[in-house]
Amino acid sequence: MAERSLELLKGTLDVLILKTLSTAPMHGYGVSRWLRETTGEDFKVEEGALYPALRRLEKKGLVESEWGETDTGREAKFYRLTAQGRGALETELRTWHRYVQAMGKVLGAPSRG
Amino acid sequence: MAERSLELLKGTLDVLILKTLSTAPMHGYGVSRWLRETTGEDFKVEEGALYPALRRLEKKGLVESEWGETDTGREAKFYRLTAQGRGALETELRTWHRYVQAMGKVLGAPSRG
DNA sequence: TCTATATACATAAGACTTTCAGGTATCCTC
DNA sequence: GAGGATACCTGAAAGTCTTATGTATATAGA
Repeated sequence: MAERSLELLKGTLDVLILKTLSTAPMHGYGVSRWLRETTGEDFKVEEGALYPALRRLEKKGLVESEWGETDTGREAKFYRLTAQGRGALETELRTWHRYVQAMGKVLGAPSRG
Repeated sequence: MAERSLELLKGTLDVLILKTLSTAPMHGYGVSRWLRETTGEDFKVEEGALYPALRRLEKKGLVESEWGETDTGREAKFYRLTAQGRGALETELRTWHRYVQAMGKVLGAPSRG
């Protein structure tokens, strides 16, 4: 049976979006779908988190957007990474790995009893 | 040169505290010090996050506290894991690992260009 | 034709956790 | 006596998330 999807840890959505857009330019709904499919339903990004996050990233200059048409002929806003966004992705990737390592030091410590 | 310490991802402090207390009962300041030392300064837990978190966990029945005296004869509130807290730790540990795996699926995807 | 689901965007209210800043007090060292 | 470490606590502000709601079109099935 399927396990419940995971609640996002506040602060990880940005790197998820940046990475997603580094695989290809995409519209918001597409980002959401790609994340859901790539993680086997573990990450179901809520729209109330996704769209504000995309605006946030655009305001910071990490992504840029343009209205266009999807394969199926629907209106959608397409996002792509900027050069600055690629840099930010690298930085955030390193930070995430460092975070995982730090967590590992703690969670790997021997428990008593 | 030392890198800046990491900002906590909202939602990870509880498991850090539970794990810390699973190594030994400890007072709040001790938890903070243990985390800082164990992670080589990567996690410097702010007191404004730590003490409310300990109260939160106590309210949930995951830890229990008792005033006592430190080795150096100072007053301090000692916390220890309850049975329920050990269970919660196991659950949160699994959730964390699942989260890391999901992140890995995303961040490991090939970037284009 | 009607209905449900998927696509595609957006915002608002509320909950929650964190950072930052401030406060109290004791003890030890210089 | 000044500074730093120890030990607790709180409040304001910032920020991100979940949930709920709203708009609109397209498609598939009954």
